[in-house]
Amino acid sequence: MTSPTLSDVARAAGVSYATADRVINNRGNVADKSIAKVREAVTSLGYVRNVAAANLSRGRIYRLAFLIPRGSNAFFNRIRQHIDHAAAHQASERVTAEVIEVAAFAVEGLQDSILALLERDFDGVAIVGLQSAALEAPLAELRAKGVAVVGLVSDLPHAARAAYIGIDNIAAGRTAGRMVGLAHGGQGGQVQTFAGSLDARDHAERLAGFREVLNADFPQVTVLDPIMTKDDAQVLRAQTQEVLTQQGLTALYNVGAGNSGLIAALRGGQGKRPFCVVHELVAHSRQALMERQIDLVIDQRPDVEINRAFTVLRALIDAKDLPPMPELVPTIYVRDNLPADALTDQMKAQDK
Amino acid sequence: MTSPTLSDVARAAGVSYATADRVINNRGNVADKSIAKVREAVTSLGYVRNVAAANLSRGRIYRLAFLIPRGSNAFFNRIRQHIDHAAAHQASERVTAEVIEVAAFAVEGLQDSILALLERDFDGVAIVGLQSAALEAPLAELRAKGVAVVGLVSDLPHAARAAYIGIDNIAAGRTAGRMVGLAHGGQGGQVQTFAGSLDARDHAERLAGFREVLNADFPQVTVLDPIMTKDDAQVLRAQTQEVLTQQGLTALYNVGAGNSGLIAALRGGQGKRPFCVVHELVAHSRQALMERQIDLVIDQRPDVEINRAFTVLRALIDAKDLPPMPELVPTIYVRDNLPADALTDQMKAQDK
DNA sequence: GCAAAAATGATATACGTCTATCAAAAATGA
DNA sequence: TCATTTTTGATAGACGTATATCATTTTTGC
Repeated sequence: MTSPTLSDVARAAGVSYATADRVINNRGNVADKSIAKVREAVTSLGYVRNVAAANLSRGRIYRLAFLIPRGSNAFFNRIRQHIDHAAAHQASERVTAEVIEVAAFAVEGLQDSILALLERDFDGVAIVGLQSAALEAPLAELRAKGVAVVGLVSDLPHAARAAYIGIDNIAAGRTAGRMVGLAHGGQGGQVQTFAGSLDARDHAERLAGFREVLNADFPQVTVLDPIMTKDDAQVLRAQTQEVLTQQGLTALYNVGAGNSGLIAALRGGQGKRPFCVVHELVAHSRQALMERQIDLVIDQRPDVEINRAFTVLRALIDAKDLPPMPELVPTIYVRDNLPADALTDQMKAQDK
Repeated sequence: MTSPTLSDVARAAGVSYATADRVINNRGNVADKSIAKVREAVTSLGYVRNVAAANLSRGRIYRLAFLIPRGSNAFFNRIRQHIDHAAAHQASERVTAEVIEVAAFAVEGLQDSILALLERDFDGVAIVGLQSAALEAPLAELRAKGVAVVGLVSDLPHAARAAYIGIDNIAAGRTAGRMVGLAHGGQGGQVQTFAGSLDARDHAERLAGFREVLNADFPQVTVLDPIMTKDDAQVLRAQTQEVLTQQGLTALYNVGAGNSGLIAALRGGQGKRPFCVVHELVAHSRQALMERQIDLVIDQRPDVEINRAFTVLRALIDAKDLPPMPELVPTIYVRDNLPADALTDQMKAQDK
């Protein structure tokens, strides 16, 4: 009934514990014949290393760092909350996670923060990245030190990280496009788009995906060039108000942040409003969905992303393969399939 | 740098290891004063029990069972795959999961299977349930033995289980309704619905949610009474073919299974087809989405559900609180936000 | 102030793996 | 065959917790 130990394996293979251990942890200096015998015993007994014992013995701890843009952006606040929450629950497995705030979207700031990591003893790092060659050298140094590096939400240069944990932003834009197209029910229309900046790769990708689908599958719907907002709620509010006076506008799509401004403008509007799609489910977008100021939220499920980041980093550090995890996919929320937790998160945040 | 042990706590609290242990594992017979001292030391040192060491010492193993309907239903095949996959990856944490197949949707069969569980030594059981009072007695016996019981995908009588792991089917129906409504773009229309049987609670709930939203928010869209299909692909195929000849039909919604028949009928059709929504992303619904025979799939993410089932059962067995987990929410798939894994699962299944 | 009860301390063993050490045996090469 | 190298065996301590035992100290009630 009880599972076999390495001693059982050694006995079954007819070798000493020491030899079995040499095989299991491939320490070398073992005859091929012995290796074969041990391997055989492992499979026939169904031996699986007890990681609890192994970690205990090794004294393994996982010191993780998360590099997250500074600022009061609702989305990254949510990310930070999830990191703390996940870390608290993994403390009993000797996992610590430190959130390090970096200047938002600035290559030099990020570069400095990465260099600063070299002075610290981290085992793994998740970075909200930028596509800049300037990051390659410091990241290479980090990895040379044996630190596991993954990109989070926004990718790093490919060669510089072991994995990217985030959604495919082209797919996210395509999804938004599909929904806007469908909502036209075969009729024509005009969509006003908004973006923070097209230098932001994710914004550009979303917009490209959005256009792709509408041009190909809903040619009767015109996509207007994006209004640039710098993700500033004030700008969005003003621009939305202006745009709402236009004739023939059937939909709005904001690929970036600053939605509270967009929502405020919509709340003030009268008559039939255009079909509205935004990104990221946070307190205000959730509320706007409930109150019918907007129709759809495309969310990247930061909670799932954070869980995944922890799991991937630990797997990288242990050099083992990945356990089953939910796929990361742009998630479509309407007012009818909202998760319960965002509400409670919100209430918790208010309590503090 | 290294985390404090219980010995450290004892020293800091000025008590012996034995007393600290008595407090931590509340074994009783400890003076309030000592309890306070230990608690204080715990918080001031930030002591967290090392579960690796604890589990090792306890020799804890988790013997889990999953009661899943027998048959070659694509959805439950997918569930079974995910269970095996998850179990394989948790073997190193002394978790074993056995899938026990039961007669599909038969109360007596399920009852017998639950009684059979009593003879076995399981620590936790996840059951694809039915709402029947006849299950209450055997489940009460199971729980009296100290077995953790959760409902999976389809709930058990409330008092008989510790948790339900599955989506809210009313929300799922509402979500489908919202999407169908949106797709009409303000125009009128008629939706033909299909259901396996209204005795199946999930089917009835989905249909009710669907109606709710369309009646309230899209009154210009008429919901036709459901055609009963027994979840049989043959029936669905025939009925769909017939229905497609009707004038004025703008949408189809199947709350149940048997979608391969529906898809086959649509594939044969010509001209503009109605807007089509089905449940559960499996090989054929995925393909139909790609090939544009259908527009939307509402999925309950069985992979997430299975992960959650494992986590919840382990937490129940350990009597500790739940770690962070993604919420279960009806997920909307269009052809643009499909996850990658369904494809690879499919290919893997073909390899075998 | 005394007996009984309650609380505490000291300590030992076990869980399964990792790591290291030293001696002994077997294989290899000339 | 002998010296050298390679492989094997035996064993012991450490990781942090759980659990148990027994002796000792402190508290309680009267």
